[in-house]
Amino acid sequence: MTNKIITRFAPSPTGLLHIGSARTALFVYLFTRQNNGKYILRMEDTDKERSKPENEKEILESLKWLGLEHDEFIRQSDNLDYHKECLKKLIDNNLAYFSKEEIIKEGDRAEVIRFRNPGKKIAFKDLIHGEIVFDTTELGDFVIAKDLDTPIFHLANVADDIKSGVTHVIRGEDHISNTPRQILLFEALGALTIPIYAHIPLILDSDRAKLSKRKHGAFVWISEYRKNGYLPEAMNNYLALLGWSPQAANNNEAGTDDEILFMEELLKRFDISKVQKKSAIFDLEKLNWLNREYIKRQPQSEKIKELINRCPARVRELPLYSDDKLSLAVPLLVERINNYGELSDILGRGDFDFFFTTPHPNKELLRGGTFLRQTLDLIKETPNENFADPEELKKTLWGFATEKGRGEVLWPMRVALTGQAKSPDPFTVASILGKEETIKRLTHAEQILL
RNA sequence: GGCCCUAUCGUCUAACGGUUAGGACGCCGGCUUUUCAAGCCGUUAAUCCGGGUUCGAUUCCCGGUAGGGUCACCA
Repeated sequence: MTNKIITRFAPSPTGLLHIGSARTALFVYLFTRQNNGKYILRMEDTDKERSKPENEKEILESLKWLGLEHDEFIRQSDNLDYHKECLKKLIDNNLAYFSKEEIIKEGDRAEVIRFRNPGKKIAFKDLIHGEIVFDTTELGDFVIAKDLDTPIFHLANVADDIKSGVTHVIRGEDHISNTPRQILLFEALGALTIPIYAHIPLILDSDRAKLSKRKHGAFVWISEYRKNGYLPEAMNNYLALLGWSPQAANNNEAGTDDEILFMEELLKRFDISKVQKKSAIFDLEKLNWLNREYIKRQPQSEKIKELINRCPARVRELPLYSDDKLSLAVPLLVERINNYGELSDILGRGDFDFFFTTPHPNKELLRGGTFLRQTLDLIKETPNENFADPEELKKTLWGFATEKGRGEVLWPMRVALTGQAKSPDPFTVASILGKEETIKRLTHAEQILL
């Protein structure tokens, strides 16, 4: 016998990967890797009607995206023979029995298999909650299978854990009340050891209700964050912070106030026994903040790639569009977004069209443009190479602008270049546009004022 | 309703029984900036209530209240 730690994450392909489940998966992953254990991903697909292969695919993809790689993959349905064996054993030992039933709803069977509940007190230690005691008498003889070939949740779940030698069951708190009857089954099946439990609190919405699809749309599924251009690292980081804190020194020196923690750091600092007992409210603002921090830390080339991929066709068709020019605008765009999905919004809205098409600023917005002429002259005298760097460009005009009043000089210049009341600064814009286009636009603005 | 779990700023959270109750996000304010965004600095804000135990409770115990979970031939 080994004492290797074996864990499992057991999603059901009746739905996609919920944000709360993803956090559970993350905690399972962290705990297992910290202990050099084996992490089994088990698809709980015994509900044939509601399990969908496309859901399974999506769950797998989401987990992969998050980087939570498993060591072993099984489907609950692969263990059907073993489930049957367990059921027979229980029946042979008079620990379960076929029971005649009243048909209450559609799909009910006239006969099911019930567990003969010994009706006793069950106590178990939970890594997060401490000792929990239940009196199982009130549970009665619960159903464990529809027939020998159709086990349901409790039986299948316990049988699989026994078969895989699972040592630690880490799952959502909604399973806490399932635990006593599952322990009863472990005992009835003669399991050598019963796993150690850790029940992770739930994730709630701002109304303290369970994060539900009905109220929050697709934003309860991990795949949606992926689609919207959140980074998996940010997602993991945020999920880890929800219910656990790096401030809690797991022994003495692992504590830190720093909340931006890559997987490597999480692995070093995470401590499952320090996970909060209380359910946490999901806070998109903080996720957004973290995501921005992670975007900032990405290499420029990654940002450019995302940007080019997400640039709407309409923008690509603008007369002055080029991938190179879009790349130059990356820093400007990236500081305005929480996630890459917003990039398409910003570009789609036309906020940055001025880079790719000549604007026609209205007279009003140009505010008289008193110094446009002189600005234009200074621009014309500026050597081409100064346009490569906004700071250099700024030097050539700053003195003049300061002398005449910065607002007086710079506002009309910026409007001439962008046509907008709000935009990035004129030097950065001019630098991206280049000398020729800058001159063209300033000249154009002058004509408008005439 | 029964059973179970939980309770520190708006939110996420820290605090061997002794701290001016700390940090982060957001909010608000200021600085910087021609505008916007970003950046920098700062402010505001919490121990659910009532009893114990103790020299001393955020911390331990009990009760209340509130919130959540669960009571399927789903998982």
